[in-house]
Parts: sequence; structure tokens; C-alpha cells
Amino acid sequence: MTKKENILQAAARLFARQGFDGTTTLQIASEAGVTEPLIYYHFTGKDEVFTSILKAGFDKYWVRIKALENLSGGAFSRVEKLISTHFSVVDEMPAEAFLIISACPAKLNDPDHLCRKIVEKQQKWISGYLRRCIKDGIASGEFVPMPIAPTVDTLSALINGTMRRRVLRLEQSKTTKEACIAFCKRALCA
Amino acid sequence: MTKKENILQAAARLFARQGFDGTTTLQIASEAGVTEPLIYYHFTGKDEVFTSILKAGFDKYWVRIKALENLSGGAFSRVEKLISTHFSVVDEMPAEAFLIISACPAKLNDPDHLCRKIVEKQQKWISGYLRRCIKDGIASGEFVPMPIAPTVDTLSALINGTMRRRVLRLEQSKTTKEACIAFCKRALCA
Amino acid sequence: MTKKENILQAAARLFARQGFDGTTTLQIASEAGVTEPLIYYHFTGKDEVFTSILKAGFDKYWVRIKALENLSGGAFSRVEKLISTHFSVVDEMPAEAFLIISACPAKLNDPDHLCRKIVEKQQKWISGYLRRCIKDGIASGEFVPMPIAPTVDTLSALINGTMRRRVLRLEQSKTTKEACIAFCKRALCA
Amino acid sequence: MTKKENILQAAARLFARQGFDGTTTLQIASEAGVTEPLIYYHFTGKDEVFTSILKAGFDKYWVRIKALENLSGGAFSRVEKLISTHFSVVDEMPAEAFLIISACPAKLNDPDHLCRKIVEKQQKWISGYLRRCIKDGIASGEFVPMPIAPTVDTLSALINGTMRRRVLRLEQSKTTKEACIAFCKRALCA
DNA sequence: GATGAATGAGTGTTCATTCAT
DNA sequence: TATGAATGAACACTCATTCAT
Repeated sequence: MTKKENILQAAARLFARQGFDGTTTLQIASEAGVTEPLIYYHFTGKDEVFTSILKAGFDKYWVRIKALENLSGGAFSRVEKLISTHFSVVDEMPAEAFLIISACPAKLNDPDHLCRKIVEKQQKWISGYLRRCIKDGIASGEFVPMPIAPTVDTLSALINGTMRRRVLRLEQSKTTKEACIAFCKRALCA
Repeated sequence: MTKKENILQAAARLFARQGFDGTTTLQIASEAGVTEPLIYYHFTGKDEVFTSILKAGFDKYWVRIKALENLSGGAFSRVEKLISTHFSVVDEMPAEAFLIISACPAKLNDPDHLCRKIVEKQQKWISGYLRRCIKDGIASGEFVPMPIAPTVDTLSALINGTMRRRVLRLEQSKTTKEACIAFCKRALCA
Repeated sequence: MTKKENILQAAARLFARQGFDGTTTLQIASEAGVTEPLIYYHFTGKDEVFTSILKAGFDKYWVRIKALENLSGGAFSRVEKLISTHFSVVDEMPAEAFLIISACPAKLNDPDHLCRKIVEKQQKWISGYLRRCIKDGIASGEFVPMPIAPTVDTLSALINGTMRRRVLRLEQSKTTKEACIAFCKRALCA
Repeated sequence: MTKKENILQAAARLFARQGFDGTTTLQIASEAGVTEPLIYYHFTGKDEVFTSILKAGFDKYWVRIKALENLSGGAFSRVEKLISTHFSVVDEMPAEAFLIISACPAKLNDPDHLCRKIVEKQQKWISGYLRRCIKDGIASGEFVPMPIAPTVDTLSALINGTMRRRVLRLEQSKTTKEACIAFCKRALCA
């Protein structure tokens, strides 16, 4: 593993545990087994390290998400896939998920920051995906009639909240995923 | 308004906009129209200022929530009340809601910090409330049969995610509240 | 006891335990059961509190010392009296003794500060007293011949070191006083 | 000279002149011709700077003292060596001597602080050395009979007080050293 | 006499970042 | 690539002191 990768891994661990502001460049360097200036050789600064990690994490996530686009099958099975994918994502990349969800609250207020842009891009994509599912479902009679936009909001919120609770380890049951899907099925399907 | 209240208000504004670490005591003092040492006369430090605001916000929220405890009526109407109360809370105290949800990510990892304790207390209460509603609903035949614990997780996540999206202004529809309630009704009721 | 006396007592305790710089006016006020501004009502500032204590301690000491001036008796018995008086002083007013010996090191460098002046006055008086004793002793044949000035220095140092060790609780024997006197007797007497 | 050494020298000068609490890190940096943060690059803080100086001074002193251990010769000549070594030490390293004696009064009260430990170590070694001398001297008949422990206290006090007076420039004679040794000879020798 | 509220001037310390090599 | 040394700019916090009452 290159030293650059060392830096990224160490930083990811530390950002996830302590947040962006709570992590110093010295800690990152120590944890990575390098000296501080090397961080500035490979990155423009602490912020770019953070952004790189975020971007890498998001890219991995994005690949998973994009794979859903060409899915065939019924409307609900596509909703179900979206939900179960998000459960998997948290399990497979908890540090990155924590970062996106929790490490940069102040940056979320800055409309120009990558952090905000990532969240918006993700939300937009999920909204589009869900909108299409729901439209199709209603059209085909698989779903009961319902207003589309606010239902998209509701499902987005459910996914968002589920990830957050899972990342923060607030969940109390082991079968939340199945119950969540069943819950949505009853809410959506005719 | 006393200078102490000035400090609290200024700090609340700044913490909400910039996060805890992004806000300096000098900024708080300036914004409040006082000198820095006065912060230390009225509070033990920056952390206590934050904690005071958090606690005050949570207390207001807690009053609203506790009022639901003695609610009579059907199981779903009690669930509905819980949901709509949370929508109202975000609208009525957005700064405080933002603080609880987003300003102290690192503190959420510290099990001894008030921040974490508040979240846990809130989650615990909501879980208990929902558990009772669902049990009652199933027993009376108002709800379809369903596993209780994971459904509680699901509903908690929905509320959590809804608040978060609303606080971060990610919602896209004006009728999300109604759709959310209708969604749950279909998911729960027989 | 008046509040002014309370302040002085509290301050004396704290200065002895923590030194001048290590003691805050707030600590003094708390320990004295008053508020800080009262200190400034009764004294011009922290320095005057310290100076007052020092002066009071020194005055008590001075009375004891001055009483030796009119002592009749042999040369050595007067030296002995001086030594045993200093042992008593440490035992009877340890806090004040500690203050003079140890609480204001930086102030000892300032020739204008009371602290330095007190030490000089004390040293001067002791020197004068010892000089007279030794002169008389040599003249009367009670003492062996010896150079006066450096012997005065030596005896002063012995008294100084003895007080210091006693104040700092470095002494290891219970009969140091007697041995010290016997030591001097052998060194001085014919 | 390296900048680290600059810092140590500047700090030593300032601590000796103004005491520990009276010296600021900014003063040290200015006097050393460096910026404040460099102090924190080379040391963990102001306290470690002080401790380093103290330790270095004590180490130099300790070498001188330890050299006395293997001294051959009569009991009194060994006592004499101890005394004259202490006179030399003050003359050769007055700043360090002042530090040990006078710059950290509050720290002397803290049993865990290096300051106290150094004083105790020194006192212990001197006590042991003197005890052996006196025992030997009495056994060989070179010294008059006398109680050992309190005489050790007395000689320790004499050395202590002599150093202190010399450091604080309270001595009045140029031949104090010789008189002090002669004084002890009369007190000890048969 | 006595105090609650307030402050000017610092204090030790930290940290992201840079420079010389 | 890589680092030891160094720093500008800030930071949370403290303290002796004062003011209005």
C-alpha cells in the first residue's frame, strides 16, 4: 500500500471517529506512519484529504446505486432493491457512511461544498428513481393510487433515517431490514 | 433581555450556522454584544453554552412529546399525533432541531456527553411509545399483524429521516406530512 | 472576626500553600467567605494583601527578636537564645515563616519590594546581634579567637538553613535544636 | 547554537530573574529569538522547559557531588570537601542554583514534582554522606562524641543556608568559606 | 460595607501550513 | 518523495480589577 493510501485510510478512520474538526493533521500523519508535510505533498490540505475520502466513498456508493438503474422487474421489487442496497452499503462501508451522514455538519450548510453537493446529488438520484418506480407502480396497478412527490419524500426520509440509525447504532432489532421492506410493501402495494 | 440570554441566543444562531467547532467564543461574544470573559462569568466554558442551548431546546421538545403520553384514541391516531408533532417541532424550533441533529457529530460518539444522552433518551421514549401503539393496534385488530420491534425501528427511522430532511431543507413537496401519515396508515392499518 | 481579618487569614493560608502567583483573588474571596470586590474595598489589591500578611508576620517575629536585645548573660547564652527563638518561631507561625522564606522568590530580586526589605532588615539585625555577641565573647575570653564578620555570616546561614529545612519539613531528627546549639557551643566557646 | 539551546538559555535567564510564574512563554520566545510555537515543538510546554533546565543544572551539580563519594582521607577533610564544593557550585552556576533554591516555591509543596524530588534526593545524599563522615570521625577519635542524626541535620542546614545566602547575595564577608570550615572544624574535631 | 455583573489585557497552547534540505 | 524545523494566526480560557448599585 502506498503512503498516499495510508494517509487516506488513516484519515478516514479518524474523521469517522472524531469528526473533521476534531481530527488534526498530526494525528492523521501519525496514524498513517508518515510525517505531516507528506500530507501536503499529496494533497492541497486537510480539506482535500477529507474531500478525497468523501468522493471515493461516494463513488463506491454511486456504483452500487447506478447498478439499480437498469433493473427489470416490478415496481415494488425495484423499491425493495433500493432499500436493501442502502442497508448493505452501511454494513459494507460504515466509516464512509458515517462520514457522509455525520462528519461535516457545518459543511452541509455551504451550498458550494462537495459535501452538500454529494448529498444533493444522492437525494436527487434517489428521488428520480423512486418517482419512476411509483409512477410505474401506479400505472400498472401494482401500487395503490397516491400523490407521487410527497411519497417520494417519505420513502427518501425512511431510507435516510434508516441509514442514520444504523450508522449511529441506534437500531434495536436484527430484522429491521425485512420489516422495513414489508412495511413499505403494505404502504405501497394494492 | 439580559446579557446572559444574549449570549445564548447568539451562540444558538452561530452553532446552527457553523457547527460547534466552527464557532469561536469571540464570535459568540461579538454577536451577543458582550466581551468574551462574560461568557465565562455566566458559563463554565464554550461547552456549557452549547449544552445549555441543547438542553433548553430538548426541554421544549420534551414537553411537546410528553403531552402525547396521556392521549386517548385509537392506535393509529396516536402514531399520527407523534408524526405530526415532529413535523411541527421542526417548523417551530428549526435552530434547536438543527443543533440536536447536526451540530455535534463527534459528541454523538461520546457515550457520556449530554448530546448522546439526549438522543438516546429521545429514541428510547419514542420506541416505547411506538411499541405500545403497535401492540394495542394489533391486539384491537386496528393494525395488521406485524413483528413489533423491527416495525418500531422502521417508524423511528421514518420520523428521524423526516426531521433530518426537513431541517436540511431537502424536502421537495409541501404535502409531505399528509403523505407520510397516509403512507403509515396503509402500512399499519388493517 | 471581621471580614477583613477573614480575608487576611484565608490569603495567608493560600499563599503559604500555593505561593503568591498560584493564588487567585477569587480563591481568597471564596476561602474567606466574601466576594472579590470586598478585597478591593479593604486593600488596594492582591499585592497589598500579601504585603499586609508579610508585614504582620514579620512584626510578630520582630517583637520576639527585639526582646533579645536587652538580654543579659554570657555571650553564648545570647547566641543560644537567638537560635532557640528561631526554632520556636517556625513552630509557632509556620504559615508566616513559609511566606517569608518561600512564597515570593521573584520579589526577592526587586530591591524596592517589601519582601526584600524585610529579609534585609532581618539579616541586618541578626548580623548586628551576632557581631556583638561574638565580639563580647572573644573579649571576655568566653569564645575562642575568630574572625568576626565571616563567623557572623556562618551563624546567620545556619539559622537561615535551619528555618528553611524546618519549614519545608526536611528535618529528620527530633533533637536538632539541642544538637545545633551544642554544635555552636563547641565551635565558639573556648 | 541550536534554537532549542537558545530557548533553554533564555528561559534559564528569565526564570532566574522573574521566577516561573513571572515568566511568560512569549518572553522566552522573544529572548531566544524564536517564535512561541517553537517552544511547543521542542518541549511539551512551559513546565517541561523549566524541568529541563532544572534537571540539567541538577545533573551538573550531581556530578560534582558524586565525585566526593570515593574520596579518601580523614573524616573532617571529607566534610570540608563537601562544604567547599557547595561554595564552588554556587559560584560556577549561580542561575541554576537560584532556580533550584528559589524559583518554584509552589512546586516544592507538590510531592510528585521533579522540583521536590530533586531537593529530596539532594538532601538524602548529603545526609548519607555526612552520616558516614561523622560516624567514621567519632569511631577514629578524630571527632568528639556527638549524636549523629541531629548533627547531620545541623550540617545540612548550614550548607543549605550558606548556599541560599550566597545565591541571594546576602553574604557580607569575602572569607565566609574559610570561616565556615573553621567553624565546623572546631565544632566537630577533638 | 458589600456585591453581581462586567472587562482589558493577557496566558499557555494548538494547528494547518510552509520552508529548506 | 520525504522530512525536521519553524511559524502566523488563532483559540479557549483566566485573572486582577472596576463599575453601578
